[in-house]
Amino acid sequence: MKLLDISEVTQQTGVAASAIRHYEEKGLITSVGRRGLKRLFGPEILDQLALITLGSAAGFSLDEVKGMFGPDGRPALSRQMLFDKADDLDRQIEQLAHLRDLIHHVAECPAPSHMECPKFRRLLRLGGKKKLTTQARKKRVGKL
Amino acid sequence: MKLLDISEVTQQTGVAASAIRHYEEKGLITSVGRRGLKRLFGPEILDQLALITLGSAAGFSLDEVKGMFGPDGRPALSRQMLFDKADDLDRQIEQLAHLRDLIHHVAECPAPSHMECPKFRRLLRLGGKKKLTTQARKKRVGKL
DNA sequence: CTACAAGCTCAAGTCGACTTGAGGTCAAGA
DNA sequence: TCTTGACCTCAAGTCGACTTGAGCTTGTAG
Repeated sequence: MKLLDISEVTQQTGVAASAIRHYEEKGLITSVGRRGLKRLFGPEILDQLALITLGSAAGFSLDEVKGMFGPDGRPALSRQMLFDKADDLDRQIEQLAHLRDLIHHVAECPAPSHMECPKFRRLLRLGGKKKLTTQARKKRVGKL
Repeated sequence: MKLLDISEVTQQTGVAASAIRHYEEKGLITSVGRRGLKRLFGPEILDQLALITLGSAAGFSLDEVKGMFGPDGRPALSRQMLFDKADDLDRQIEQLAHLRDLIHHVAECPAPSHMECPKFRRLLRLGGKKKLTTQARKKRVGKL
C-alpha cells in the first residue's frame, strides 16, 4: 500500500495542494503521517477527494459534504436529511434542465427580443417556484 | 400598464430590495423612472427577475446572465457560446444526477463505511472527469 | 404643516472556499 | 557537509453576490 505525498495527490486528482491542506484543516480528510514535515496520504485519499469534488460541484458546502460522508465514510446525517438532499438535487436538476431549454431557445429563436417571444415567456413561467429543504450552494465548478 | 415600486417587486418576486438595486447597478435591469427618490419599474421587471434568479440558480454569474439575455433581451453571446453553455448545463445535470444516486445509496446501504461498499465505489468512479467549456458557478440557491 | 415610513446613496462588512506570500524546515542528492 | 527544492505554517488577501448601517430625502397621511 503505497503512500502518496501531496504533489502526487494533486497530480492524480487535479486538486491543488492548498485545497488539500484546506480540506484537512476542515476535517474532511486526514493524512496518515508525515515524512519530516511533509504529509503522507494513503491511496483512499483519491476516492475521498473525488467525492469532495463531486459533492461541492453539486453545490454542497464543505461542511455538508463532511456530514454526508465524513473521512470515516459514516454519514453524520440522518436518512431523512439525505433524502431531503437528494430531493433538492432533483429540483436543482429540473431548474438546470429548464434553463438549458431556455438557452437553446435563445440560441435558435429569431425574435430580436426574447421577452417578446411567447415561447420564451412560456418557458420562463415554468420555473423557479419550488423551495429547497436544505441549502444548495453553487460555486465555480471548472474552467474552460 | 402599472408601475411598481421596489417593495411591490420584492413582494411579487421574493427578490430583496438590496438585490434589485444591486442588479440595477450592474446593469442587468433598469428602472423606468422615479417618484421622488423611489425607483419605479415596469411590469416586465417580474420576468427579468425570474430570469436572473433562474440563471444564477443554475450557476451562472451575474455577468454571464447579463450576457445571455441583457435588459433589452438581446443576447450578447454568440450562438456557439450559448450552445456551449447548454452543454455545460447538461454535464452539470449529469453530475447532479450522479451525486443524487450516490446519496440515495448512502441513505440506504447498510455498510458501516461507504468506502468499503463496492457499489458506492462503483458509483463514485462514474463521475467527475468531464470538462466544462465555460465556467459554471454555484452559490446559495435557496434555504430551508 | 409636520411627522414618518419607505426609499435613497455610499462605504464597509460578510460568507465560503480557497489562494497567496513571507519566512521556516528538512530529506536527499552532489 | 552543504544546498536545494519541495513542503510546511500562519496570516492575510481575493472573489462574487449581496447585506448592513449610517445618515439623508420625500410623498403622503393626519
